[in-house]
Amino acid sequence: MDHNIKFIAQRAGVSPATVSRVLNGTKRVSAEVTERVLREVQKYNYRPNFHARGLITRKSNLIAVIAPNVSDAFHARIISAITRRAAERDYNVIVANIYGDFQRQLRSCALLAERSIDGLVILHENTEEELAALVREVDVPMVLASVNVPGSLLPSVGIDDEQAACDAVNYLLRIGHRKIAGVFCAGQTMGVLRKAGYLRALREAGIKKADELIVESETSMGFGEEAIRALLRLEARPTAVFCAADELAVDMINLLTDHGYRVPGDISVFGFDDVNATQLRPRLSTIAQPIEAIGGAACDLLLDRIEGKCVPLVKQILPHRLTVRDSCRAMD
Amino acid sequence: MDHNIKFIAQRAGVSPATVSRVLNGTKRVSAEVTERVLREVQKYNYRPNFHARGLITRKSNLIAVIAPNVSDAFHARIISAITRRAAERDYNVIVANIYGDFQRQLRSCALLAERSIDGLVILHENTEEELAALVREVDVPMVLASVNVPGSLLPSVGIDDEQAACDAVNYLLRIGHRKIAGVFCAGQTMGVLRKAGYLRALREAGIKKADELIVESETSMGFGEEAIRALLRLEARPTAVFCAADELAVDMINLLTDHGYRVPGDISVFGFDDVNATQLRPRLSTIAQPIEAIGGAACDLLLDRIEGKCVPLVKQILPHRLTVRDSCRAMD
DNA sequence: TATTGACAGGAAAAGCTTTTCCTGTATACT
DNA sequence: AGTATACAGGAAAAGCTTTTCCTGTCAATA
Repeated sequence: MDHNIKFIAQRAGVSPATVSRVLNGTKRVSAEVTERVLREVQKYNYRPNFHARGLITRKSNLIAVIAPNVSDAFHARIISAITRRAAERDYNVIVANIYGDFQRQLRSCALLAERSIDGLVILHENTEEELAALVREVDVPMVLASVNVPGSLLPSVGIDDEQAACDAVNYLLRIGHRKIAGVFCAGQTMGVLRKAGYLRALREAGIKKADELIVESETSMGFGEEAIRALLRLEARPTAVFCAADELAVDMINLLTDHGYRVPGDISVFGFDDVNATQLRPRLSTIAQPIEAIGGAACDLLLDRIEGKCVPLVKQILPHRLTVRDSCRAMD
Repeated sequence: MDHNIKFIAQRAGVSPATVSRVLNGTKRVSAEVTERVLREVQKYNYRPNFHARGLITRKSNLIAVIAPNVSDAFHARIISAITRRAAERDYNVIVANIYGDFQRQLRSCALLAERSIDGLVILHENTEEELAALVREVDVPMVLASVNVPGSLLPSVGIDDEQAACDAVNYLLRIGHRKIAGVFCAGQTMGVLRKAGYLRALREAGIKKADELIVESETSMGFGEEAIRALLRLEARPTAVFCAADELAVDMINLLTDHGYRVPGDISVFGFDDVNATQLRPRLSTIAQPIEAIGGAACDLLLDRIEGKCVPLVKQILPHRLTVRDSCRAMD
């Protein structure tokens, strides 16, 4: 059942080298011999042994992607895009879930390194030192996707988070809002950037920063309900809330409706990412990230580097899109 | 930078065989020698070459999971669970997205076969013939997770879909509903089973089948809006709708609210799967699948088979849970 | 004391492919 | 006609680990 190249070579009356050349197209082989070899290959459904090949070519055509959590919508879609692109270029993708645990990440990477992957896509925001440890552990080409690590020299693909947040808030300003609260994920560069964009938009509109309108959630999902209550207790209640992630926006809308507020009737809510948006009522206005494009571009960038193509572009910024739906109303 | 076992052996003053034995614990080695070897291993951050090892052991510690779509919530969570369990047992997971395209699936599997994976978890519902083709293409242990292929002899893990659907409809009956519509995914065994459960519950309650209350959606996501309109135009309008998937339930609720109906005020909606449920308002009553348990069990089953442990249990049925939230109201 | 057994460790083969170097033939050119 | 060249194909090495078989030593038992 399990034949090797020598067997096929014998059956076709040629040397193993010739079989290899036919299968890899690495050198001209006469049409007649080629046909003879291919016939035997098909007949026995022969496929070269992965390990023997890898041993000599030092390639596995396997890349890995490290994600904080494979099952959240955003990352699941990026991974899906990476997988698709990779398959088109004859690569397979190993996923590693790390649940935000750096120790687990290192262990995962050791594991991955042992599997001798050709490259790594990182979807998980690491500190510069963590990234350095990673590079030390597994010495392969790496690409960051939708992750900002300021000091890092690794190539990356993503959007301009600050500008996008700024665009979102500018939109809210344009339709007449003045008291705009902001909800952000604390402890992540991405959150910091989006907050910076929010602040810049307000500053450029001549509105001075109001700390009581800013909420920082501890984790990326969910935030303190008390923070929201405090927001609503303010005498100068905000008329709109910019949420730095759709998950935050969904929680926000639910909390607001649970408290008897109407969205967008009483309060407008703006999201970020464009996941979940269509299932929700009201349909969420949000910053649409080109998720599939990010995944595809990250994959291409990585594979180009693996295959030694020169890759001039280091930080790739893809365009976001301000997507207006039903969750924000114009002030009159 | 890239050392091999011979180098480490020289540094430690032993033979390659001894280094191998120390690292694999495959034979007793004296404490002194062990320490000497480990010191060199750490010093040079040595890790055995994956391919050389695989070439001789005929193992890769790589399993693959084939999913219709990695990015839908249900499969993303199963994959997450599989990945986690696999990592605990020192395996990595390759994901293959096939988007319901059997040709793509075969190609993917050829790709995977070339990578010499140790096993396969199938999340995608195949026909018996497709499964047979798969087995022919890639000859490794396989497990079905949350997929029903009636004729297949492959081990599987999942819930009792028919019973679960029956439980759901019984619940609706218990709280007083009599006109209960059903929305199902056509063309899948899972949909057929859930429909059978729906019909059984009605039959056992002495309610005769009403074809006009049954809607079959073409794809697993989304369904014809006209079908719903037809449902609502009925003079004997249903008071509850059992949807055979949460996605269907979400669409249903949105359509109903868009048409001015209240859920659950005017019409109750019941879901299946328990994904999406908490973000939604009203919070969706649904059949909760033990998704993480299914993924974990499928992984364990597969790895046990790979490692040659005897696996007596062939079809593993895990308990589902009827989860009552806010989307169904009792009839008075 | 002699023999057996246990045990630590070494030598070498096996596992399978790719690739380099080489050979021999046929063609083209001088 | 003779030489140079191109080209198809073969032989063999390289790539690195695991594992089997073997050796030599030490301890234990008769």
